[in-house]
Order: sequence, then C-alpha cells, then structure tokens
Amino acid sequence: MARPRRKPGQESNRRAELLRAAARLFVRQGFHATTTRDIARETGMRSGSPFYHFVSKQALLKAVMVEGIENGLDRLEKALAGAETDEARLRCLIRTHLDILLDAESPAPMMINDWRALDDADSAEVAAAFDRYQAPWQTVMSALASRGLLGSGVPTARLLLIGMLNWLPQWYRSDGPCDLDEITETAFAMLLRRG
Amino acid sequence: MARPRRKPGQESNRRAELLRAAARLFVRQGFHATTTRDIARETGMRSGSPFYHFVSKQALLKAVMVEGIENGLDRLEKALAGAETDEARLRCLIRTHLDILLDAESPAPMMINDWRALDDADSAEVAAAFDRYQAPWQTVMSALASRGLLGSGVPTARLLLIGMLNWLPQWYRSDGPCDLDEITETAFAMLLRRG
DNA sequence: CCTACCGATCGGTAGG
DNA sequence: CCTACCGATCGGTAGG
Repeated sequence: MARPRRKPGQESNRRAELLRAAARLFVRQGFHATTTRDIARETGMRSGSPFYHFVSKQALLKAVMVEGIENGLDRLEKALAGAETDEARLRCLIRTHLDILLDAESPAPMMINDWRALDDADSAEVAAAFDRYQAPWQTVMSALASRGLLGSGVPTARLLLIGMLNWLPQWYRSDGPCDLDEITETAFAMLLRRG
Repeated sequence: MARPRRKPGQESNRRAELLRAAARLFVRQGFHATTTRDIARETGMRSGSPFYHFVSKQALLKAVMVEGIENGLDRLEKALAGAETDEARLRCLIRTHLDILLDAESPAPMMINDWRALDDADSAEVAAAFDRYQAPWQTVMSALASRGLLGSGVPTARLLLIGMLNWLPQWYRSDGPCDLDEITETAFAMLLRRG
C-alpha cells in the first residue's frame, strides 16, 4: 500500500522496467492509446501494480519524459567531450540528437507529442528539463555566432534546427536513400553561413 | 439510419460543421483526448449523431486530415500564383505554410500528430494527400537546385525544411521576440546557398 | 506486488 | 438527427 520511498540512486529495478516499457509504448502508440494494463503486461505485472510505483498514469508520462530528456542530455554531454572546435561540437550535437531520436530501444525519446496530457505543474517540469537539454546548443551556437558564422539570431536558429531534426522520425528510414551522416552534414551546412 | 449519400460538392452543412469542430478539438487536445461527445456538443448535436455523418471516429479523423491538407494546398496554390521568381515562390511557400499551421480557426491544420490512430488504408490516403501538398515544394526547389542555389539534394532539403516549419507551433508565440516575417526570412536563407 | 473490484466513460447502435 | 442504451475498457483503489 504505502508508496515506496527511495532516495534517487537507489531506484528499484521494477520501476526502471516500468519506465522503459512505458517509454517504448508511448513512443510507438502515443500516451492515450497506451493503457496502464499494456505497460503492466509488458513488465510482467498485473494490471494494478504500476500504481504501486507511480501515483497515476500521468505521473508515469512525466517521469518518462523528464528522465528521457535527462538521459539524452547525458549522451549529448558525453559526445561533446570529444569535440575540439565549435564546428565539431555543432555537428556532434546534431548527430547525437538524431541518434537519440531514432533509438527505439533506449528510454530516452523526447516524447515530442503528448505534452498536452500533462497538467501545468508536470508540464513545467518537462519544459525545465527540455531547457537544460537545449543549454549546450545555445552555448555552442552562441560561440559560432560571435565569430559571425551564424546567419541569424541564436535562439531562433536553435529552435529551427531542433525542429528540423525532430521531424526526422516522420520520414527517415534507415533503408532510405540517404544516411544519417549525410543528413547531419546537410543540416550543419544549412545552419552555418557560407561563402 | 441510412447513411447519407451525397456527391462531393453537395455536402451538408452539418457535416462541414462537424469537421470544423473536430479539427479544432483534435488539434487542441489530440485525437484520443477528444470524445465524439465533445465534437457533438460543440456542433449542437446529441452524442450519437456524429455517427449519422461518419461511420466511425477514425473516419472523422481521416476526413479532417485529408480535407485539411487539401484546404492547405489550395491556399498554397493561390498564394503561389502571385510570385514571379523561384526565390519568391519559396518564400511564399514558407510563409503560407506557417500561416496555415498557426491558423487555429481554419479547418486546415496538418494534424501532424495522431497519424498512428489511423489504420493502413486511411493512413495511405492521408499520405497521398500530403504528397500532393509537397508537390509544389518539390517543383520550386528543383528549379532552384537546377540553378545551383540549393546546397543539397532536393528531397532531403524539402523534408528538412517542412520539418523545421512544422515544429513552430511548439514554440512560436505571436507575442514573442520575433515575427513570422523574420522567421520566414531566416528559414529561406538557410535553404539557399549563399556567397 | 497480487486479487478483486468499482465507477466512469466512451465508441457505437437500434429504432424511430 | 434524437432517444435510449449496450458492451467494453480503463484508470485507479482497498486490502492483504
């Protein structure tokens, strides 16, 4: 009955398994088309058991989104560590973001839909996480802008770039005509002022 | 009981009203979060009546998407008629697409979410409509590419461009720091090879 | 975390 | 297009 009280860090395996299953199903089917029973079954639980770990279905969604975004931020920062120039860093952000977006196995998807299912408080938490995710983009792009390499204002360019990439799951197929390296290069070239 | 058989062109007002209400609600809340009762109430009908006009809720969604996209295509073509050069045409496509996307009143939204709620047959119909919508983009961008003004392959550039714009409803606010003219110009400049 | 269950809602239909 | 309604499902809970 009592909800488990755990410090962050000593999370139960089952909770993490629920999050992974929920993330996979939410991304594939959407929030409302996924039932808590689906998530329970996928985790090998009975229908009522997810509510031992999460107060509500919405709380599960919020956790998936926040932890997914933070997971993505980790990947971003690890990848950035290997880049020496601002140009390399921007390429790296683009490429890693695409990897994250298209990675169906990881619990890291941005959950670009289904924001509307959250109430104001949860929505604000997710927005805060997404702001943190965008911080390195802002840094790298500001550096490029200060060298005159960006054709427009940094925040607008940043939002346009991330949007451009976020649309990829709609059309990109790994067996299609162009691969992620080419797409990364094209997006990179669009952002930078040439000539 | 019998479903109304009308030739296209002699559509009932009520059907059109249902479509408008459904479009508005689907865009605002998403497909699954909207009930057929919501749509009925908004149209001044009782709960069962939408099913006199549409076989199912999914059929309503398909109609909203297909007719919305075709509506958008009309606006695109009307706007294009006034443009003289390929550059002007591309600007025009970008700007009109943004107007369509951000127009909450018109029944024309792209319904970029909720594709997953459709079965294969309906999904194919919507995809066909969206292909028609993209045809003028392909034409204009091909013309620019043949003059060496595009930095990359046309289909990829087209998809990246449309994606970049489709993300706008997520962040654009009319009371924000930059207006649609600036955004149009920025997107336009990103697409064209400069220098 | 399971069993057993409730209340509410929802898409859809029969009949007029 | 309304009335009246059904069957199914779903989020969530009490109690252990």
